[in-house]
Amino acid sequence: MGDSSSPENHLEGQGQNVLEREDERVKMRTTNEKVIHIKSRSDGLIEPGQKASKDCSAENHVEKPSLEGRSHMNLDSLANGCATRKLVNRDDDENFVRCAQPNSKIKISGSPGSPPDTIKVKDASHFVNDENNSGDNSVLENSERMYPFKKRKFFYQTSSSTSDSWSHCQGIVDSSSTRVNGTNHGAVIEESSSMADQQVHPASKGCNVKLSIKSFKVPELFIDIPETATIGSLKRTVMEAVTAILGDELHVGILLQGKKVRDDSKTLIQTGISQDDKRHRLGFMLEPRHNRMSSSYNDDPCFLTTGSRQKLSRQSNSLMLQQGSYNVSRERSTVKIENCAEGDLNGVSSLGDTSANNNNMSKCRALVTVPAINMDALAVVPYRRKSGNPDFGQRRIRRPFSVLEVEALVQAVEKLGTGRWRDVKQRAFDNAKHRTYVDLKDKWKTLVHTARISPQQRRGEPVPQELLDRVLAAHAYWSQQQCKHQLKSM
DNA sequence: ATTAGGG
DNA sequence: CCCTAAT
Repeated sequence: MGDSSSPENHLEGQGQNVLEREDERVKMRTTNEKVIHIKSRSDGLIEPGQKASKDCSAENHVEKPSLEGRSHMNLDSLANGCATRKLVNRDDDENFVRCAQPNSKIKISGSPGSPPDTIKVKDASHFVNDENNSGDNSVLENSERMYPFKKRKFFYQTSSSTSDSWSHCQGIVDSSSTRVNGTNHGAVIEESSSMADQQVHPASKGCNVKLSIKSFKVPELFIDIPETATIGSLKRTVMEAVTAILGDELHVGILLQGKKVRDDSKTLIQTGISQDDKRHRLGFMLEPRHNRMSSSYNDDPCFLTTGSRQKLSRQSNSLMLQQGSYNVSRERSTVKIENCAEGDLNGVSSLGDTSANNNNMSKCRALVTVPAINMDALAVVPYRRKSGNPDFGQRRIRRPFSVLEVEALVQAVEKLGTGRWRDVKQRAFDNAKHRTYVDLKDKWKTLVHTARISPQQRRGEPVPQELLDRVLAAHAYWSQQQCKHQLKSM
């Protein structure tokens, strides 16, 4: 029983043609995160200058555990030969949310040495890891952050740390944007660049136009809800409307001086987006993939601005951030939630019941009316629980395990086995609040699966084959143990 | 609260 | 990751 399988060889060449699906995945991520932001957002917003919630700590020591020479892993090596690795994580959950909070701003920009983290050093192996493996950056190269997808930056603000001279904030609703753009523009875009290159291919790598999208705003959101509805249901309805919009596969639309730029093959320079562009000329909008709307504004990015439009179906709605749409059309028993801020031309003045709230809300530009409404009036509503749960049961944001985390997990499991996730958690992820033992268990499950499939089929940041080998070995070993115990008890 | 698995 | 059933 002692000896496990034969020594594995380190297969080189990790499949890396994973980029294909990235696009798709990114979209999905967008959806989720969008929702999250909207929900959790407070008033502050991430400013471009916030450079990333870089983790300051970053004092990662990664020492090679003594288990390296595991050419023939056996019971002992599994159980004892490993030093303990512990992930010390200082941040807690909602990292993104934090970023959106005023205070965090200060914190984030703080000095790199301030983290109150505890760096636990144990024996020969230890390492610090902060949740979004920002620590990885300085240690491992194969982090998912390395993918050349700009998009990603929008989603993983925290990742654009180390080398980025600028960072994006996700498309969250911004509340202070108005100030920046005195006009009714919802988009706050800054661009600076040094263009000179005029290549024809969009993929050309010349000078870069740096764009910093401060926030995506949702001009209007129409909610149809009976006056007798409760605040709770309104809340939920808004949430559903929002998620319905965001939920569809979104794509980004580019607006230049109000006109939608359709030709995706044109280069920025060709399109007229260059260094000398004054901000505000460029706009972005998020829109459903399928514009199956009945009316004519289908094509017109400004449809939201046009007062002529009648009613928008949820799906037809586009979230855009350039045009400010300030309409006053409101139907009876229709609570119109205006998100445009100050510049609000309309007087979403009086409303039935929820009027009070709305007024307050009118201060918040952006669709984020949700949190506002969310105040205190929370009632039990007999609605179905779709996307907008009664409870804020938001799906947690995705947090891909970093290689460092995987290693920690593997090591813990090697020692503890696969049936003690609680202990594994405590042992290796005690400080990673966002990693629950269930998460670890799930991760192990996927790791085992990953280890079994061909490298080409793997996705995400490639996990070193060495680790995968250990996963299989440990899995095999502990599975065996489990069987034995079962047989014994029988 | 944990564990184990399916979704 | 989420959700659940069973501990």
